Amino acid sequence: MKGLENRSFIPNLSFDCVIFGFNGKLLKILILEYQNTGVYALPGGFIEIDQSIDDAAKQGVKERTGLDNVYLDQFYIFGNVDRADPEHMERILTANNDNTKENSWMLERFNTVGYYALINYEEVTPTPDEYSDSIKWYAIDELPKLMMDHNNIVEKALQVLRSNLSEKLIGMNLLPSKFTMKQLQMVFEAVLDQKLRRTTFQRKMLSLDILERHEKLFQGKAHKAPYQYSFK
Amino acid sequence: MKGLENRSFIPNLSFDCVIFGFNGKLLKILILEYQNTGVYALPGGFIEIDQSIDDAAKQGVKERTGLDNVYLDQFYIFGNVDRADPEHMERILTANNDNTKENSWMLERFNTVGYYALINYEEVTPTPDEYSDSIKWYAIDELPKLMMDHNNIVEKALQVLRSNLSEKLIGMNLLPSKFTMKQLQMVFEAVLDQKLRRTTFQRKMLSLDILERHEKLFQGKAHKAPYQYSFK
DNA sequence: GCCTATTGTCTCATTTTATGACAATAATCC
DNA sequence: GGATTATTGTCATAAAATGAGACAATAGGC
Repeated sequence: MKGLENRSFIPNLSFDCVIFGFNGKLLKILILEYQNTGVYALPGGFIEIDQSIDDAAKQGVKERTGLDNVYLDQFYIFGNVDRADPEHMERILTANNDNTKENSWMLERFNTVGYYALINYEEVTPTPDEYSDSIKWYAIDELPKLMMDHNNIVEKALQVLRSNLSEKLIGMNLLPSKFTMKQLQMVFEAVLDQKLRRTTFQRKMLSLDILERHEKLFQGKAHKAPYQYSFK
Repeated sequence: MKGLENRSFIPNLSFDCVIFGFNGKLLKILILEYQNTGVYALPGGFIEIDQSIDDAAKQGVKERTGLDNVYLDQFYIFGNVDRADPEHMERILTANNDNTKENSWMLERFNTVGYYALINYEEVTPTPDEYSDSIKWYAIDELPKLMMDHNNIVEKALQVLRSNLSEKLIGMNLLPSKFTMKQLQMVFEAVLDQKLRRTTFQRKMLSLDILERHEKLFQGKAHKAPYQYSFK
């Protein structure tokens, strides 16, 4: 929402991003808190009149994470009439001394396009925008209450991610470019929320012929060092 | 687009429906032709300011097919800037003596929410709306050139339908409530565009425990009569 | 050099899917 | 009414995928 005053946006339409990261153990998402309000929300924004929705979302992710070329997938548009929440929005605007006539369009009914992003947790420095107090990682099962229907958006994003994980083989976007088989398995386990069998998982992944094997990773541990892989 | 003049719509947002039907052999979709223009398009429309997008789409399908309670699934929002096509729209409006100042918002950039519907071909009487000359079934591989990016929307709808067909078991929505195993197989073959093995298909469908078996269907043919099934 | 935890790879059992075989049957033809 | 024909429901066997465990090969600790 940077520089709102100088730009012209498509009315009644926004986007919201569920940005997934994996810290080695847990699946997390980025949640921001609006200044002086205690309101938690997904990072999102508006679409400029001459900007594609995808570009707007890309830009939003970049502003919040500093990352370019992120795996980003549009998964649903939330278009119920009752998802508008002018009270919350008014609190946010008032807290920023922006509750002006020119900004009153933000209090109208909004449809929002849901995106999910998969990023490499290690490469990210979450950056609050001018409206936000903080932007932080939250484990997927320890989310605060979010504004409007954002909890619902997260739920749907997670469903889509789960069903796409094996089909589209996108799990590696949550990892550094080189990773071990164990790391990959832990990503699958975190996303699907179930334990997988090591040998079966390994055989399956190798049989798909999508991984390239690299040198071993010596972790300084008292056991055999695992190979590293990258996505072909 | 009935009664445009008396309603207030969300700007820059529309919906378009890919309405699938199955005539016993081929997968078809409903395409309309605007009056006096030679322009072919998907049935679509706009969203009223106090109407959910789903409801708008439902209403659109009902106006075109007369059917209520249709299987309808939102699958994507097309949000590129270059998908606007003011020339085509102007031709349509001019042909209807509607190219007025009040309607000039229709010439702006539009994002469109894509829906696909699955309906029972036999129950439908396609009805043109006030802007359309005709609305007709076209086999999926014999579509005319459609306006804007509508061919692209159809392509994407077909992809989503294919990937959802087995997963969500929605194929029966293209059939009457009672159908034979052979009919069901032909739906799958038409959608997936590939031959399936009879015995494997039958065993799979029965093992899913989603079908209820009814009385046999005597077609007056010189062979064993097949059972009829319905979706549980 | 022995111990420990983890990894890569086999083996064998189990389940699922592919492919073909075959008897049952509804109408037609003599 | 009995032989004929096309299709259906179901079974039998082969092939492929997956589950579950065994085991030898390490990398570093002691």
